[in-house]
Amino acid sequence: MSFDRTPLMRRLGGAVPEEELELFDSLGRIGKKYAIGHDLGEECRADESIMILQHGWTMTYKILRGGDRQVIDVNLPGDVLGMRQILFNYDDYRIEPITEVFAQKMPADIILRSLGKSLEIAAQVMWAMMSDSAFSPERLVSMGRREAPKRVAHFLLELGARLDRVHLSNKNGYLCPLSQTDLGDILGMSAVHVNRVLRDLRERDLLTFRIGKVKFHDREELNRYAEFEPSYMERRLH
Amino acid sequence: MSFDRTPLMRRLGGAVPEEELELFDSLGRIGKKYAIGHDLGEECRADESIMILQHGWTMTYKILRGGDRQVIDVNLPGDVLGMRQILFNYDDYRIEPITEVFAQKMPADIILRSLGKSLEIAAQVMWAMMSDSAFSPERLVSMGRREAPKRVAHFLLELGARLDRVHLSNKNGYLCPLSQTDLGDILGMSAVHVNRVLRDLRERDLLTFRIGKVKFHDREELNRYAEFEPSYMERRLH
DNA sequence: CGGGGGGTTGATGGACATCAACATCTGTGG
DNA sequence: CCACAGATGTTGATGTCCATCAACCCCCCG
Repeated sequence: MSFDRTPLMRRLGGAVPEEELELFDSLGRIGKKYAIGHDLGEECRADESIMILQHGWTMTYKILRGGDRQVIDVNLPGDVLGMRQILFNYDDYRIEPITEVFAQKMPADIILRSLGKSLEIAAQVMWAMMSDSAFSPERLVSMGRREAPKRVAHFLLELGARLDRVHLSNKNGYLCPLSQTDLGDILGMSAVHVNRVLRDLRERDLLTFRIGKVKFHDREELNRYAEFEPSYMERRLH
Repeated sequence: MSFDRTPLMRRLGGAVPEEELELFDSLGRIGKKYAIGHDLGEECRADESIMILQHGWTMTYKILRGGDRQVIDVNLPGDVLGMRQILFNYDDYRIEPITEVFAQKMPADIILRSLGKSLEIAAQVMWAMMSDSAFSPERLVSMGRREAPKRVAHFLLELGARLDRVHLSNKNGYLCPLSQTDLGDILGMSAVHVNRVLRDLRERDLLTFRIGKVKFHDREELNRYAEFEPSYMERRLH
């Protein structure tokens, strides 16, 4: 895999015939910068297009009546954004950059048409879209049945695995722009408790979360502790 | 819409050209019965096929190390099952009938190929697959940021809306084979607390949940109380 | 008749939220 | 260059929502 490729290509790479990959990727080479505060979902909805994140992170979230925020999805380079906003009426969901972001936009019907181009591409695109974290049932398992420390550990491991697919992570950790407040709104807990849980995990020498940096001390032990089984993120079918 | 149609056709009906609908639906007319205890997901995984539920309900769930169960998804007539099992390595997820179930099975590549048949079908199939409840971000919102009574109310309203799409619900309620224990494992709470919450909702004259039957007393008030906004389940894009 | 699944209610405890005070660090404008 | 405000992080005290444990109910079915 050469490195002038976009993150999406790095994710799709491998099984797809070379020309088709090039074709598909070339559809939206032209990208644009977006600043913190801009709602990417609104833009997708407005002109029925999707976006492919090239650089930077975004979060998809909803604000409840009482002011609480729930993050649905953390979007990483290579992720496909906006498909939900186009297919459904999610008016009150925002997709907002955490850092400055670079993304390419393309009309939704190009994606939908490309599904017909080849069976392989169809499977790949479906896979890319479904594998975004909101679609990961493990989030539901965590929220429903894992206590806070395991929930945090599991999520950070999952993020690591997702970043790994686009070569933005290594075995010891990764750069992570999330605040403790963000973490709380992702995992359904208060920022204060996130803080205590992180201290706990640090003192038990499992992982360190600090100023945009996640560091794993004992990954094996961590996997066991959080019941993290990375295999569920891998592709089957060919 | 005529009534000799399958639930999936009732969901897809409307925008799709008639011949294409017939063609698509005829692909898997042959169905089969499945009893409680049978793992449909295992069967899908084994021969790389998906299933379309025609009659009865199933649940997709995972058992954790400590024995806790988390239900990922309640599957209703018209839902597409098994796509996740085929695309990913979800070994430890089971799809099990709640009642006796009738489902049609079809090879996954027929579905994937059908995506190319027409833009409309592609959009429809994507929509059908993504709109299964595990893909509904509102579940995450509930688990993360709604207290138990609203969580229960919201879920039961959502179920009603989903059943409505296949004409299995009316304004006052619907038949529902779930136990209180199931409800707890769906929403991440103990069966005991589910019981108390249901009593509370009943005494406040909002809804009644009893022996396989859900009855709404004041749907408007309930929508407001649970912050349920049914529009997010509707299709956009044509 | 006995056993098992589901439901109901009370008592107790724990995990986590909330409130509050304070420390750091950042960028911004005077 | 300093002052200041705002975002983020840290820690303690207090309270509450909900889990857990336990006893008992009904009903169905073998």
